[in-house]
Parts: sequence; C-alpha cells; structure tokens
Amino acid sequence: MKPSIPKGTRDFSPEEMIRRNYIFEVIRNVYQRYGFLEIETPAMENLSTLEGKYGEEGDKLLYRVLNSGPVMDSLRSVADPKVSDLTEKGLRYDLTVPFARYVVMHQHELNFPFKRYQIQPVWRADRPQKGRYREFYQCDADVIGSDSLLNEVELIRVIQDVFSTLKLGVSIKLNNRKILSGIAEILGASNQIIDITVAIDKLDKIGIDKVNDELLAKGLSESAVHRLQPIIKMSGSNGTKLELLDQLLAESEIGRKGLQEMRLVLSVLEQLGGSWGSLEVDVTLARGLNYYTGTIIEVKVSDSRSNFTSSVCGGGRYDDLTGIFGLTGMSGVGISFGADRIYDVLEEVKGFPDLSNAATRILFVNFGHDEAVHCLGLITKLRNDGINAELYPDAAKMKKQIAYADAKKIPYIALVGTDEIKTGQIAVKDLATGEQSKLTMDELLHVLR
RNA sequence: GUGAUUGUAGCUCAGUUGGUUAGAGCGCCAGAUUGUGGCUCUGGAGGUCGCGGGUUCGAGCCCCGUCUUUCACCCCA
Repeated sequence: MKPSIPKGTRDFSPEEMIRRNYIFEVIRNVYQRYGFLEIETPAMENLSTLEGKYGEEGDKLLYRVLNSGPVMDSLRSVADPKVSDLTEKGLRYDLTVPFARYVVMHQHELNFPFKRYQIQPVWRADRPQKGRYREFYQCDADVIGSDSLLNEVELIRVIQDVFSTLKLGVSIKLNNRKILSGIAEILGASNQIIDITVAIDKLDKIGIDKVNDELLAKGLSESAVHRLQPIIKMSGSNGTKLELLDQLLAESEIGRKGLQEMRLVLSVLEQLGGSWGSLEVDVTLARGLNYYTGTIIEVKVSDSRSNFTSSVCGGGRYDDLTGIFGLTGMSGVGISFGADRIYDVLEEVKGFPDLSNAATRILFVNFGHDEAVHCLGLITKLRNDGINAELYPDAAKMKKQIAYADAKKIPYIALVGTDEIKTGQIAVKDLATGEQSKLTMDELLHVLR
C-alpha cells in the first residue's frame, strides 16, 4: 500500500517546524506582553455548537465526525439512518466560536474583561489552493466583556508589533460595520447591506463596472448605485475619507456612530505614534460580516517582494459574541493571524532570520564505547549551559559521522579519543572553515555561546 | 460546489506519429581513504510510469472513471 495523507493536509519537516515555531513564538510573545492568557479547546466540538454559526457556506465546509459505537455497528442493517444518529461532532472551524462556548461554560471562573489567546489548528472542507489549506493554524486573541475602543487600539498595536518583529510590510485596513449600515441606510437599502458590502468588497479584484453590475443584479436601484459611487471611489488620506463620510452619513445615526468609533481608534493610535505598516480606512472591506457589529480589521501584505494577495490577519468586534449560547451583553473584539499564510509569505520574501541556534551546535564523534560515554559527560556540561549538543550514537567511520554533521548543518564537531581524554582537552573542528584546535571545556563554552 | 491543471527513480524532470530491455542530473549506498567532511574518481542499488478499467498484435503515450497536485471562481486565515 502506498502511504498518503488527506487532500489539503501537510507534513512538516524539521526545518519547516523550526520556521513555523518561530512565527508562533513571535505571536505568542506579543500576546503575552499585552496580557493575554492562553487557553486550548478540543479539536472536536458538538455539532450543535458549530452549525449555523458560519452561514450557509460555512456549514458546507464543516467536517463532521462519524459516530462510533452501536449505531455505526448496526448501520449495515439500517435502511435510512438519521444524520443525527450518524454524526454529532464536528472538527473546529475557527477558534472564535469555541471560545464563545468556553466563555459561557466557564463564566463563573473567569475574570472579566477576559483576554485570551489561542493557537491551534482548525479544519475546513474547502478546495485547497494558494494560501488555502484544509488544516491550518489560527492564532487568535480576543477581549471579551469590555466595550472600550481601547481594546481595538491595543489589538491594532499587537498587529503592528507582530509584523514589525517579523519585518514584514503590511497594510492594515480598517472599517466599521456601523458605517456600512449607515451607507445602506442612506441608500434606502438597509435590508440589502450584505449584498452591497459583498459586492463592493470585490472592488480591488473585479473593478468598479462589474461591482455596479453585481449591485444592479442584486436588485439595488439605479439611483442607489449612482449615489454609492462617491463612496466606492473614495480615495486620499484617512482624514479626507472621514470628512467625505461625515457629509454622506450626516442623516444616518448609526453611520455617525460608526464614524465616531473609527475616529477615536485612529486618533489614539496617532497619539501613541510608532506604527508599523500603513493604517488605512477602507469602506470596501467587508469580511466576516455575518457576526461583526463594529470595527472590522484586515491585514494584507504590502511588501514589494511579495505577490501574496490573501489576508494574513483579520478581526473585529462582535457586540453579542456569546448570545447564541445564552449569555447576553458580552461584547468581544478579537483578531486572528493566519500562521500558514504568514509562513508562505516569509518563505516567498526570504524573510526568515537565521534560526540555526535552534538546532544542534556541536556533534561529538564516536570513537567507541568508552570514549562515547566520556563524551556524554562532556555533553551534559554543555547542555546544562543551554547549548544543543549530541553524540553520534554509533562508532561508525569518521567520514560518515562528519557527513551526518554536515547534512544536519551542525557547525562544530568535537573529537575526543584516548589522547584527548588523557590531556583533558577537546579537539574542536569548525566545519565551515576546517580549522581545528584543542580547547578546554571553558574555552569551548566561550566559542559556542 | 463550478471551471481548468498535474502525476514517470528519494528529488527535479526528459521520453519522438503508440513499437524491443523506460532515461538524465542531483541525491543515496560501497570503495579509493581504519582519527578528519565538502571536491574528484570507480562501482552499485533504486520504477506495479498515481490507481482501476477500456481500445490495440502492442499503451508511459489514445479513451473512460477515480484519486492526487496546482490555479481561478465561490468563500475565507
């Protein structure tokens, strides 16, 4: 039998894991620095938790887990088993809904406002393509139980910190669901907000004419499409855009509220200074609209070395995150980094730093049992000093042992045979330069640190 | 879900209008070299041509199905 793995899943090599862990560590460190606490939730949730939370499209992409036990055993004899008897669990589709479930289940133990982060894989039965996998990691941070817009500010700072640490140029796009509602309202098409936003979200991709065609096809009136044009075509600085929106949304209470929120977030960020990447008001941004109620955030790569167009981070505010699970009045705001996409981009732009310290620094050549045991003692000292060191386990030909070090990109080898044991020294060879010298343990530690 | 696309050695790929025993480079193993790698030389192993069916005297090549790869749409991290 030929081994294989499911479509859209991947194995990760040791080299890839070192790089993946670098990304996770950068994000984890920033989250912790901002006071977020880590949780984990199970890979499987009950289907009742997941279904209906991601829209019609999302339900189709849910992985359902077949039940085990007597029902399955007797399945052969059952003509038309009910689906609920077949499956009652599904794989996690994102981290936000499980988090909402977690908050409701643990509400009496939590200290609100609760700031949590979570770095775990999620699964979607999507057709794989560029930057899209069936199993991928999300790195979420959410604040629940606080309405303050300073949470939005902090999360945007988190995004800036992460990408500045990764040295990746990005464009952070900001919108607000209330502004979108205001736009729909002044067009007299409040009930068509989804159609309108989904259409204008495609502006970058398909151009203004096709966006207008789609709007008309969705039943929006000619005059409404006409009045929408200055909004779609809006350009210039954030200040210019906000002024234009002020005029356009003067008659909409909800629109004005959205603008006020946007202004506050931007002005605080401006006062704090020290940004990374561009921060851009973009009313065509409409991702995840099903649940966002306030701020909407999306981050795209804007590095000249990259052709990557998918978003690498997204987020926003949900006024009633836990309402579906029976806990009302809990506002939440959060972001999610797509680690796999960030990996692809860093690979593309050759943006990974030198991570060789994560691997073995020195290999001890094995000259036989007694020498090897002596080496293990020396290796223990190095390890206690935080240096990654290993012994070649077999007394193979030296050629083979050095080739092993070479292939593993280990920078140094140590040769400790009977002579060195007698003198208490360690012959150390730098494989890059070929230079070899006899060192004491202290000198060796100095070299490797 | 829709429309394309890919699959030949561990890897990257050749393979003529269908024709004898399917090739190359790199990698791998052994030796030249029993305490010194990369370079070089010599020798060697390694393939159900994704899988199943069909057409044919004959299929890596043509047809059908299926799985897989990659890409776009939809949607999304």
